[in-house]
This record gives sequence, C-alpha cells and structure tokens, in this order.
Amino acid sequence: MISDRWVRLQQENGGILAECAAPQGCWDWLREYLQTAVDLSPVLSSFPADKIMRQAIESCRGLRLLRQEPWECLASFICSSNKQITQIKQMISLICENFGERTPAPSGCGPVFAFPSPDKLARLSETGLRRCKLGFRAPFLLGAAKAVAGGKLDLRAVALMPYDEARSALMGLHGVGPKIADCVLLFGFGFEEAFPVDVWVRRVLEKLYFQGEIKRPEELRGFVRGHFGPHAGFAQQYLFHFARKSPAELFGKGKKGRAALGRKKQ
DNA sequence: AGCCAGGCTAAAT
DNA sequence: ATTTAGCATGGC
Repeated sequence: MISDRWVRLQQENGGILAECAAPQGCWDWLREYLQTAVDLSPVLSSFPADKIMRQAIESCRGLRLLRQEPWECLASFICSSNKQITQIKQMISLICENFGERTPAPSGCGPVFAFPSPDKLARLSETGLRRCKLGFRAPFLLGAAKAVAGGKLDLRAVALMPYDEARSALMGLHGVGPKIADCVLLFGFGFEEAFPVDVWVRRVLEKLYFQGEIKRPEELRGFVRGHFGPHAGFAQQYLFHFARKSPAELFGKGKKGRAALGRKKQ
C-alpha cells in the first residue's frame, strides 16, 4: 500500500515494473514515493571518504530513501519504539485491518486496507489501539492523532519549517523523542540533515568511529553533524543497512557480543 | 527461560 | 546535568 493505492513492483531489466488495481493516468505519486528522480552519484560522493563509508556503500549498492506520507510515517514510528521490525509490521497491519478504509486490489490478494487518517484514529479509545498490540504506545499514538486531527500539530506547516524547528515540533508529542523525530523528518519530509541514531547506528558509530567506546547521545549527535555532510540522512541509511547485513558477531545484539569485541567503558 | 527489540518518559542520582 | 528503571508485548 502506498497511501490508498495497492501496488506491486518488480525489477524489470534496469527499470521498475508497477502494477496497480486500477488504470493510472499519472505515476507521479509513485515516482515521489520511490524518489526515482534522485541522482545517487552526487549523494554518494558527498559522503566522507573514510573506509567505513566505502564499505557501507559497497554493501548497499543502489540504496535510496523512500518518501512516505508524513502522518503514516509518524504513526508508524511511534509504534516502532523498543519493538522488532516484524512486530512493528504486525502492529501496523492490525491498525490498517481494524480501522483503515478498504481499498481496491486484484482478486486473490485478499482484502487490503489503507492506513487510517488522524481523524479516524483520534476518535478511537486507547483500548481499541491496545487490541492492535501497541501496548504502552497506544496512548502515544492516540495523542498524536488527536494533535494532528485537532490542528495542534500541522504537518503541512512542519514540512516548511527549518530542521531544528520541525524537530522540536515533532518532539512536542508524547512518545516522540530524538530518534523517532529524525526518522519522520527524514522519511516523511525529506530533511536530509536528519540522522536517526538507533541501536544499530549507535553500534556502528561507536565500534567503527570510536574504537568501541560508549558515547552519550549528544556526543554522537555532535560528531554526526560535523562528519557526514549535507546528505547525512542518506549516510545514516547506508550505515544502518550495512550493520544489519553484516554478520551478527560484528554488530551483534547483546552485552556478550559487544564485550567479546573488547567494548570498554567510558 | 531469559534476553532483547529501528526508544521514550519519569524518577533517581 | 546524566544515568537508570519501567514500560507492553513477542521473537528467538
């Protein structure tokens, strides 16, 4: 689903083949989502020329950012905190199935549903959302839906703000901290200076740029701002997927794995 | 069984 | 100003 459209994509000799449920007069919405007009080469050459970035680029050839619908992006990342990716997908599916609008899809796909609007979610109860397995995130998502539906948070205005102001606006929501705010700014609004530091990126930064030393979030932020250049958000994605694709023992989860690599305090 | 998850808030130093 | 629980739920 991309907003309210069902789409199936396939690689097709150097291009992308897209199939929809209904004839499309215009594909701009898909080009926007996939960001196909972005030329990667100036982005990649803007990265710092260190060995780590070269490895990340090598392991993620062709990786580019998506441009997701801001509300869906914000809601999805509110669901993401302290959850595994498979569980995040499950929560979002449940939200769509329970509260989203049914949308046309080819027969054989089963029924498909769009992500529900802020107004729709704002009218729900916390219990309704807890049934989608949101746990303690349920009141966060409900609060965000009410803020957007009620006009207290204008996402179209956020799109026009300077990065720092937009970041503060999102972090004004209960349940939205630095990481989630930066994800939404990067994937939903296209602020390329946003550099979300999640557990994986933190591990990469500490292990590869700081010899395994533990750094405080603000310290990492300072380093990132000076090091990754005008397309820092792109660099973040390359590092993130590089870490996730690497053997588990390299950027492994858990204290044991890190301790075995000689991770030191301070 | 127990640890950890694309974190954040609130309480305790 | 920084560190540390507690959180709701499920994968592995």
